[in-house]
Order: sequence, then C-alpha cells, then structure tokens
Amino acid sequence: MSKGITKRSENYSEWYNEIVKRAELAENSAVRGCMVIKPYGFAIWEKMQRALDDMFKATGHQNAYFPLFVPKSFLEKEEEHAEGFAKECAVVTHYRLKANPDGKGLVVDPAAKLEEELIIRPTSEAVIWNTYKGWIQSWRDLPLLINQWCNVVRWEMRTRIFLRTAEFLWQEGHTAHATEAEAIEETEKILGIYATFAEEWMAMPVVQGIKTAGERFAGAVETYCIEALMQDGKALQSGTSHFLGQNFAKSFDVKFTNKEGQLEYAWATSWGVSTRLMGALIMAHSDDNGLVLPPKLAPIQVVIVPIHKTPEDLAAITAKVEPLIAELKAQGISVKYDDDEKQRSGWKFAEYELKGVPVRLGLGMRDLENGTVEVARRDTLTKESRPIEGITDYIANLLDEIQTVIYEKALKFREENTFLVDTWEDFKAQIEKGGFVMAHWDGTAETEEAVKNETKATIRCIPFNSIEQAGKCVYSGKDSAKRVVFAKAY
RNA sequence: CGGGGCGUAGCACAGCCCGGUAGUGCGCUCGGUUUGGGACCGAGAGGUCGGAUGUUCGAAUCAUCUCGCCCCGACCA
Repeated sequence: MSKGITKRSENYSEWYNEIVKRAELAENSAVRGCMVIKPYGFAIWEKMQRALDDMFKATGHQNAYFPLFVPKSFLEKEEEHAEGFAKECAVVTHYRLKANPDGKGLVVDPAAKLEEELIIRPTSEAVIWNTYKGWIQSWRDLPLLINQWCNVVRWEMRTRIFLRTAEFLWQEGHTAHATEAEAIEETEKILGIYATFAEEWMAMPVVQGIKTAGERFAGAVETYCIEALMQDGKALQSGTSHFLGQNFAKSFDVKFTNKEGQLEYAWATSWGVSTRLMGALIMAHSDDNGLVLPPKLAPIQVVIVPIHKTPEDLAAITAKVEPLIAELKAQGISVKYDDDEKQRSGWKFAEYELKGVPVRLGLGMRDLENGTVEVARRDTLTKESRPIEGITDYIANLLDEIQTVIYEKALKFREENTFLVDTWEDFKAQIEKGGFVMAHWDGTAETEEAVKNETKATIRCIPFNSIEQAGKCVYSGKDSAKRVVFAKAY
C-alpha cells in the first residue's frame, strides 16, 4: 500500500475516492452502483442521524416506516412526480425463482409474474399519501408530522460513492397541514434545521434559497435547498425541503373537514437529506493528508497513542492514561486509547490523520518524567507539548475551537470563491474556474437552459439573503431584480 | 446510453505484444533486532490468472463471446 494519497491539485476525484477508501468510510460493492458503508463511515452517519433526529423530534416530528415497494399505480397518480422519477426506477416484476431446467442455478419463474409491478421506492410520497388518506379526516388530525429513515433506489447511469449511488440512505419527512401558510412555514423550518445542521455540526457553510422551476422536485410547487461549495469549486446540493401544495392531496384524494365544516385538500411538504452529506463532509474539509472531521461528528474525537519501548513502559503509560480517559469520557468526549502492539506509533500517527481524528495525544516516557503530553490537532497539523495537569479542560476547549476553525476556514474558502459577475465574458471565464457565481438572471427557463448548454453551469438557487438590486441579466441583458447563484454542480 | 480503462495471492500491480516452471511490493505467519512521524533482517504460508467456448502438443498470454467494476461525457439528489 502506498503511503500518501493523491493530491487534490493533481486529481480531485481520485483524491476523493482514496479518502473514502483509505479512511475506511466505504467501498464499492460487488453490486453495481451500490456501496458498502464501513463501520467507521457508518459511525459518522449515525452521528448525523442522531443530531438531525433530535432536531426533528424537538420540532414535533415522529418517526414511522413505510414500505419499500410502491405499486406502479400509486406512483402514476401524481403526474409530474411520476414523470420525474420514471427514468430511474428499479421495477419488481416477479416474486419467485426456480431451478434452471437447463442446468445449474436459478431462473425467474415466468409463472410468478406480478399482476402489478412494484417499484422500489425512489422516494415515498406516493405510498405515504396513499396511507395519509386513511389517517386524515379532520382538521384535528393536522398537522401530521412524520419522518422516516430508510433506503431508496434511483437507477443512476453514473454513480459516485456517497455522492450519487443507486441505493442510498436518507431521511424523508412527509407532513400534512390544514393551511398553505402552515405548510410553507414547515418547509422553511426544516430548511432552517438543515442549514443549522450543516453549519453547526458539519462545519460547512451553506447558501439557503429556492430552486428555479427547472431544478424543482418533481411534483413540488416550490423547492427550497441548501447549497454548499466544495473545494474543487463545484456546488453540492446538500438538502432539499419541498412545499408540495395540494398536489399529492388531490392525486390521492386526501381531504379533511375544516373548522367551518367544509372539505378541503390537505397541504403537504416533504424534505430529505441523504448519505450524500458524507460526500459533502469529505469534500468540505479534508486535505492532502486525508480526512478532516469536525469534532461534533467525529466517531473518535481524541486518540491517545502510547510511545514506548518495553512492556513496562507501556504499563506505566497506561496507568497514567487510564484516569485521563475516564476524565475525558466524563466530559462526553469520545476517546480511543490505541495500545495495539501490532503497529508502531509512527504508523498510528499517519493512520489517525488519514481518518480525520480531530485531536491526537502522544504520551511517552519523556512525558511521564516531565508531566506533559503531546497534543496534535488534525485541522492545523500542529503539535505542542502541554502539562498533563488540566489537559481535559484544555481538550474540551480545543475540540470546540477546532469545530469553529474548520467552519471559519470553509466559510473563508466560500467567500473567496464567490464572485459577483456582470458580463457574459466574465461569467463564462469564472464558471470555468469554479466557485459560486452571483449574477443577474432574467427569470426565464430559456435563459437558464441556454446558460447550462453553453457553460454547464446551473442555477443552484435563488438565495434568500440576496440583496435586492436591479440589474441586467448576464445572458440576455433583460431586467433582473436580484442575483442568483450559478455554479457547476455535482 | 456513448467513449476509454481495468479484472492475475487479502491489497496494489508486473508478466500478455513475441504461447512453454505464475512473479514483485505491501499485508499475513514464525524468529530476531528495533520503537518520539507509516522500522529492519531472516524464514514461511497464500493463486479455479473474472467466466465460457475455441485455436494449439501446450493458453494468464491468441480468437470469439460474456460478466463485472472504475474513469470521462449525456441524464439526475
């Protein structure tokens, strides 16, 4: 195994793939387009799940579970939705195999053809709204605030580990409301949760905004999103929250009696983030030495590496380390003491760097004599010797500091790579170089399409915080009221 | 779905053009020396060469077919 990894500047996608593999986050499986998420990678996903789940629960949502299979007739009901997903559906047509009459192995039993094909869910609006029909009769049943954690399948032509896999894990929230205003409020509330999670947990700054009609979720009235800028200058849609209007209620006939005794269609939202966030996390912070994890999502926040020659030395170090581990754990810090004799300390230093562990403590005989410990931080790759006395408080603060520092670094990167552009020439040149390009847009799908065809850039979103400022569309020269975010995207 | 690449030991790869004892590095096992940034020496174990068919006295190597994965495009979260 080679020691170093490919540099970002040499081959960005190779760098990404190597981090995923070498940090043991995931690997490509024997199944095309599907990944195996390994324990270390899954531990990060579990931390993401926990943080998000707590936020969903704190805002009144409950978890439930709906079927993997969607009868084709359900999917068909909301027309735009059906069209949007039709091209990437895995379809179950039979329910039995039988021994191959011509020899070894199994074949599909033609006698076991399903009367109606089952679609493996690409998303669950159809199944869920079919179910909600039975759950919603009165305004008193609303709002209905449900989330599910599950897998979905979208048969992608081309896949990339974590960023676009044929099967992925996600959460999908599906809510029903009595009024349009309340549903829109919900859509916005969830987007806020996503943004908070991205910034405070993942330490990844995001732009919040609204998708253009062309980028909208199939079947939605409005799609809100968070967009992040990756280190190669490409945008990554990191979460979406959809206001679905009454589209699904009408398609699935979900009506309720309002306070005035009249029947009304329910208002809907849906929203999701997926294991794609793992890809975002990697590309937001990692460097040429490997993964860099924000302390709040790191499965191991502190690793302690003993540096010793003899078993006696190790025992002495362990005796010193044990109370330290207890103190760190008491502060809620996850700590690993790596006294595995199989590898030497130098190997371990490199390994934990590769895996993005935020803080590494080195403890050798010299430290025991001096009452010190070596503190190495992953984000800055710096080391310092500190008194072991009071080290727990120091580390607790250091973890907070690292969380802040990597966020600030990512924010600075985004600011330095966000450009106000007003001419078509500048636009093309800047898109080529990468980054968020803030430009005026005339609001038409034609212009959006033309820009995409000529530059490969798409409108990532119409940001909420965009300053109202009259200008001329960078492509057509027509009037525009505000700037939108253009970028090449994953 | 188009273009390209690759399938040989757990991993990374060489060997293939020009058919003839299946190799190297890492990892693994054992022994020894080492140990503050991916240690070194010695001895071992480990392979249906992706699969099928064909050509041949003989196929990892040549031919045909096939399966799979990766990368680049188009499409999409």
